[in-house]
Amino acid sequence: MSFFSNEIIGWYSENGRSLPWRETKDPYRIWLSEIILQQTRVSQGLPYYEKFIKHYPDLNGFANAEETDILKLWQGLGYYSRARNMHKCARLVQRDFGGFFPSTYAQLLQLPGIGPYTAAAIASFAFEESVAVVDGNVIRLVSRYLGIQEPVNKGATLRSINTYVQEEIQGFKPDLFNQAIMEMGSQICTPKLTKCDSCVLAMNCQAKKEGLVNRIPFKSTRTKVSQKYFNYYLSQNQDQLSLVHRNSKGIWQNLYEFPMEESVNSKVESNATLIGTFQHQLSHQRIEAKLWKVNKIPSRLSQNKGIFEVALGEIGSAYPTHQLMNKMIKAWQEQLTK
DNA sequence: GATACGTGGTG
DNA sequence: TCACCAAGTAT
Repeated sequence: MSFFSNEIIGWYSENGRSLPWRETKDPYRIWLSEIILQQTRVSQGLPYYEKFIKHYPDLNGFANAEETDILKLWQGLGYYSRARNMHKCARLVQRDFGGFFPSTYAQLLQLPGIGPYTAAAIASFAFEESVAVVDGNVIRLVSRYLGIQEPVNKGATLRSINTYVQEEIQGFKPDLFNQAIMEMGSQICTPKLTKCDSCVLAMNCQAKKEGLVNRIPFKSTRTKVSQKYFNYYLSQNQDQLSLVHRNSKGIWQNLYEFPMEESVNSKVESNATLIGTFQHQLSHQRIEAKLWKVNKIPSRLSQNKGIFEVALGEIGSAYPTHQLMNKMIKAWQEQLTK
């Protein structure tokens, strides 16, 4: 009888939140929710989940859509490779599996955008395979419970956590166990303001015993953010705006934006009017963007051949754009109306 | 194994 | 203002 597993499942049965993807066994819906929730809070992802289900209630509709339509719905969520990989994945499942997701962890792991966590989530939630999920919640909760002081962003530490939960899940309903351990991590064993007072594991928690709850999980230093300078050029003829498709590797791949040129330092243009300067913070870059109003897009831009014209309304309805673009358009529109 | 990849919320 | 982080994956 495992204290750990019995306690978390007992707690979850009483305290688990009701969320739409917990009310279904449909692999498509579970897959959709799991991709959306990667590195994303429930409150941020929930509206997107509802939106996608409304537009694409099943895998076939999703697979038959164009990638740009998927990206348009995804707009604003970030980590856009998730949307691109989902589209690849949907078409692959449609083509190679007759529109039905494969049912095992090993097969799911082969699909685009599905890594160890998501494969375990779909296999356990949709198909009752006894494979434990290891996400940020699990890492935090288990490292505290066991008092692991080694960096959790190390392979060896991760493997020991995985070994522990894979043993604990044995003999329990895998979907229940996995939901329970993640819910405990997100609602009780939180990163800050940890709710140890209402934790059913507290009496056996090593971090609590040693007063290390606020020190664990320990992470070795992360990479620092780089500063970048983007210059965007806004050219308007009649109601038509110049736009380009980002084909390059790197951020915002396959999204649309105004013609742009990067500079080494903050730029000063002489033949353009500055509409505004915008700070955009990413996890790994800090971008200072300047939006310049010009009569004609400078011919020196490398992307020159890819420029096309489109009405503002069309951008809003059909062209996926990143949040910096949305920010710039909004500021420009507000200037025009005053 | 380290790094790139978004966005918005929190203390 | 700023560091940290939220149901990770690909390369």
